[in-house]
Amino acid sequence: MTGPDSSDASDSSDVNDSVDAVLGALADPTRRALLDALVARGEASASALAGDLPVSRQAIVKHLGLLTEAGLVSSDRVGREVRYRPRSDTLDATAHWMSALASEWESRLSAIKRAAERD
Amino acid sequence: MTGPDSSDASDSSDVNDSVDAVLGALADPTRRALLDALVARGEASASALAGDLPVSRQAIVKHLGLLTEAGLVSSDRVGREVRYRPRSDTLDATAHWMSALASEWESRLSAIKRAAERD
DNA sequence: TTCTTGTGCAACCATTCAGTTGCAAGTCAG
DNA sequence: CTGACTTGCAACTGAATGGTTGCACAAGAA
Repeated sequence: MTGPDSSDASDSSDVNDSVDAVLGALADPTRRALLDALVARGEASASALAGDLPVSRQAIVKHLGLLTEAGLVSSDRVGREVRYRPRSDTLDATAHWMSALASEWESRLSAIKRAAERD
Repeated sequence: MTGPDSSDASDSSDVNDSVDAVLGALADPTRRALLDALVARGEASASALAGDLPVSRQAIVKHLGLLTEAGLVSSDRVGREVRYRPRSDTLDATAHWMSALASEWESRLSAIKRAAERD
């Protein structure tokens, strides 16, 4: 368990680590397509997802491993197959982080611009 | 100009391309640190930024090229030096995109779960 | 002009990474 | 038990990438 006790944006050690993984995972187009397929199905095995994308099952498994480590999907095994399921909360948390970062940029930049104009 | 006319989540050709570049740019820790340094300065040249990070100036230039292509920084040349400046709007647009994606996931997943429970 | 500083270009190296194939092992149905 | 199907592990290849060094060129300062 990653334990994403989201509260405010004061801590940057745990969050930054998670953000790193999420951004890295989301940066790959194949991985985004895979997530798309998984969201469309709601729940699916690696073999089933391999039928949706033009890559081998092993590639899918690797991507799912990365996505799991990033907290974007969760898996649990049913019988002989492993069901993967997307996690929207991690994506939501990352979206919040990015939005907060954008706000911080804006405030800092406007402050700098204001200081420059006063000079 | 990329023309990021953000409205809803129905278009996926222009936006997805921009998002791909932004996520790819933000995925690298060095690049994020570079952006951090640039935001702290508000405006800086590649050589100045090279003093902030433990990498060579050439690496900085490469990163700035990527960030420029992603729309996260803009540059304009002053005399013999090139001033780089962060663009908060692109980051903000990407944050919005990600937030919308998270919402879409949630709604689709809850719909699927509801359908499964009714069955 | 001469010196210094900053940029631009290019070659090069090492690592990471996406993707493949092959094979062993577990699990359900007949 | 036997056969069909799915996961898991490992080795390998090719391309992308982060980073370096070296050198040539432009622009301000002495």
